Amino acid sequence: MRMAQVSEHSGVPIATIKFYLREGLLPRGRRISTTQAEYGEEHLRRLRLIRALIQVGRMPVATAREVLAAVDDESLSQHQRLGAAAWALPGPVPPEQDGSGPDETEQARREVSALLARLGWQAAGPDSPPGQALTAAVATLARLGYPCDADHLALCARAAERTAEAELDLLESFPDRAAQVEASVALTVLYEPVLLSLRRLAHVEESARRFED
Amino acid sequence: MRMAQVSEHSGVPIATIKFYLREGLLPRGRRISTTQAEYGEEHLRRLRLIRALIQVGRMPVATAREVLAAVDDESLSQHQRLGAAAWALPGPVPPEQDGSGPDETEQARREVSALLARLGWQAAGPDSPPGQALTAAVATLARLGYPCDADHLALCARAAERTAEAELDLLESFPDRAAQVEASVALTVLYEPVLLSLRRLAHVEESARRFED
DNA sequence: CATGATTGGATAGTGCCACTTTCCAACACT
DNA sequence: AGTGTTGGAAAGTGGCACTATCCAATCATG
Repeated sequence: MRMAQVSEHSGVPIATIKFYLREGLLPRGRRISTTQAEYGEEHLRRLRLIRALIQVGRMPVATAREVLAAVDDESLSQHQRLGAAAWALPGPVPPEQDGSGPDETEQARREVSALLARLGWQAAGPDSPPGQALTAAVATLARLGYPCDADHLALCARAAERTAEAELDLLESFPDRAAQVEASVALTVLYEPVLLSLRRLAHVEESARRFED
Repeated sequence: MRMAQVSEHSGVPIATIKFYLREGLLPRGRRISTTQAEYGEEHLRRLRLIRALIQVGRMPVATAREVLAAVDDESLSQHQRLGAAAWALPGPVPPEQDGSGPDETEQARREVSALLARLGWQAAGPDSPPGQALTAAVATLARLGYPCDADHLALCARAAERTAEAELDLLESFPDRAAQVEASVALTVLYEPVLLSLRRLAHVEESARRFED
């Protein structure tokens, strides 16, 4: 398959494909001659994954490159590769430090620590990327004056636990480890808008029940 | 309070505050003289809300303006004002239409319709902004070859339902309707990183249980 | 009261970043 | 032979969230 065909099948402009090649997101095709290269199905899948990471996951190109590198790195453990997106995606959201006032971040870190202990989660501490992201989010809530109820958090965490099990089950249904890794990254990113939309819909529904005539 | 004080207390640069004033996100202060204006607590809170929407919620300035307009619009019903963020936030993610192949969007729309019917949700149809967002997300999943299990979706939806109840309870604990509306918008946006982080952590945890050692 | 600092506001500029455009030499097709 | 296409490199574009500069009016201080 030539680059033009890749573009046609994926809907991604040729110039953008060249850009991804240059940035190291998409591996080069097998060179046929000085001016031609051959691309296969795996390039198409990788291209769709790139688009998912960047457009749906709003991931910066540099971050996507790291995630894809982890996906391709066979020297990593399966666990590390599966977690690539989880570890790379929560770009350190600038904590918006307020010069004065109490340090909400420190308080939030303690709450997160307590929550993880209570849940019995040990694989990722409060200083892992997703743990830091959670801490930052809780701190932001506190800074705006909305305390984060620990019980409510635990409830949501349990729900997340159950959906994580279901998703891991789905992952294990894939034949080879490479496909599992790719699916893990894709599902991590692509399910987020699904879950957020469901939450919004649930809000609207519940609000209608309570406030609509 | 002068603008400099607002900047100091919020940590937002004066130039940025001026930008928000210009863009109509932050109401002008009460004019004291030709060159001075007085700002109050409500400006501080609004400023924090703006930052939350833009930086945490990654909302474009224009969208934030719409959300805040709905928040301030007392002619709307409480239900409509509470839903402002839910309706405005899912900016129409370009469906990344692939020229060829089956129309996954249409299929996704049917699935979403069926899901809403099964859940008994009637307040927001598949063509409401959050419904469209859900449809687009499901279609993207399908396009990448990851079918979206209806049972799994329903499970997540039930979980979302329960957390929505808890959050509405929290909202109703606020004294006046204006505070409720503001809290609704803030919580809608600020809880998202919390929930996504929890999901990531749950993934890491479950993956560690299955694949570590 | 003189004078320098500060204020709110208008205008134009900056930096980042995901692409896009342009150009080119080497092919492939007819 | 001639026309179109290919992959690649380099420079350009557009959008957007700020940010720097100016300005005239006003405030604060000696």
